[in-house]
Amino acid sequence: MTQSPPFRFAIAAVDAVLFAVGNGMLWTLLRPVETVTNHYKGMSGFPGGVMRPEENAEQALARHLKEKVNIERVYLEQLYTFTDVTRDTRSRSVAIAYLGLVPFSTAERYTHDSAKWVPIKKVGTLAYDHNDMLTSAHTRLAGKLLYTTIARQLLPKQFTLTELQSIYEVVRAETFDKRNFRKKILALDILEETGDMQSGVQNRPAALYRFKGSTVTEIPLIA
Amino acid sequence: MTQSPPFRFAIAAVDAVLFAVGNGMLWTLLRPVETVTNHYKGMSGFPGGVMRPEENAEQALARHLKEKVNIERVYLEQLYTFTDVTRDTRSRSVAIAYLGLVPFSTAERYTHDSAKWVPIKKVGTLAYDHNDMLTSAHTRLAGKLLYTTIARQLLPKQFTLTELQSIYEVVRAETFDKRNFRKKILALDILEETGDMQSGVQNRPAALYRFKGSTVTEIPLIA
DNA sequence: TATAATAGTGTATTTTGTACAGTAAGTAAG
DNA sequence: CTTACTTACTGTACAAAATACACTATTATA
Repeated sequence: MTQSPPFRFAIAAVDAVLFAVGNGMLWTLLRPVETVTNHYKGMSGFPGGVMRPEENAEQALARHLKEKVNIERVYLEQLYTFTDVTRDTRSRSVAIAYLGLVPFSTAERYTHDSAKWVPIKKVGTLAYDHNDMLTSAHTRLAGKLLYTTIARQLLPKQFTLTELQSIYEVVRAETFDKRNFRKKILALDILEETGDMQSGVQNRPAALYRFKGSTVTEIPLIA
Repeated sequence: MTQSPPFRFAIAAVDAVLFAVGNGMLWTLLRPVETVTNHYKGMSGFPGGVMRPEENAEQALARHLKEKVNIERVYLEQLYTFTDVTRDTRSRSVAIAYLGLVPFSTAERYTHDSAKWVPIKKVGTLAYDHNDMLTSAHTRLAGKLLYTTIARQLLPKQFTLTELQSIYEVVRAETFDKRNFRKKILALDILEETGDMQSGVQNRPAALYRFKGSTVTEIPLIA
């Protein structure tokens, strides 16, 4: 076997594409890349950093999100590992990208330093291969809405059916008939009414719902 | 920012879970792990190895598959990156796992040294976290059969509808009604008759089909 | 009390999925 | 040549799911 000689590299980098849905838009969290000797100096990218030997990827990412954008206990799932030789002009590196989801209501409080939530339509050229990560994350989310209950990760504990529908419409960039959407989602038997009503709104208040069961497990919508 | 010090590690390891379907079984390719100072000495695992600085993951994997199991130009898609701190008791390493698919008819010729195709039901405890990789790969394949034309990667250029159905039945461990399966698959308009018939069989020969279009793109079955 | 805004609801039609069994075409054996 | 064996091949009736579509209800505010 031809064994590659060991090089001086970090184990890997981890990055998170965080999404929130609100005001009819899909938002993602960007921050300026660290300004070491860096070809991408001045550009924005997704929060993340390198793994330490005593951490796995999730632990490393949790640490970086806490330190850099003050986010804790957010939903994260592994997305794709980017390995192109040219992905970082500074050094050879591999990036394990994660998809992260945050309820819009709490996205605000998760801002920090110069990190900013940006509507994805306004995202320009990002550092490294982060535009690829963004596309990959968006595609994954749009797909999983159709066959999992992942939408719950973008909502507060209680929400209206219109808010839920909006998640689907914004992420998938399509509209759904209100009656059919409700019929279908209620038939899945994954929601229950909380008994409470929406408040602080200047029209007929909507009924509030919650997802049945634990937030931890993702229930597939199809067997 | 807290920057981890650079350690002496390879960039990452790459491994391939290769599948073939034939004789009513799902097969995977195993080989003994390399017997350096290794806690997993004597055990089997999936083919793979470490990346070199001048390679991306796909290139590294292609090189290892060629060298170690004599496989070239096989369908590969990235599966998951395994990062547990304890995944390799010998050294800290990250493994980028790939799912690979091979037509059963050509699987034989892809054997090499002590690498062997094994029915997955007979796979015992593997080295590293390779049992997790196997489960992950199987789940991915079973899922993608339902919404992509990935089955073509497990078939020769020409095949019978019964062979195609068998891919679905073996991988998903369920049976399908022959008439309904044909009706559905033909309605998708992704297959065409070659005009040829099966030969060398002691019963009524079946018509041969091929997938329309290029083998490169994966056509989603649902919009 | 009128207006504006969003919530909430039902039915008819089309499409898709499912359940189900007998005939056709080839090889092999007597 | 006939029979037995094996797999290929086909259609219809019913159920379930998806779709298209518009009006009434409830709240806040002017």
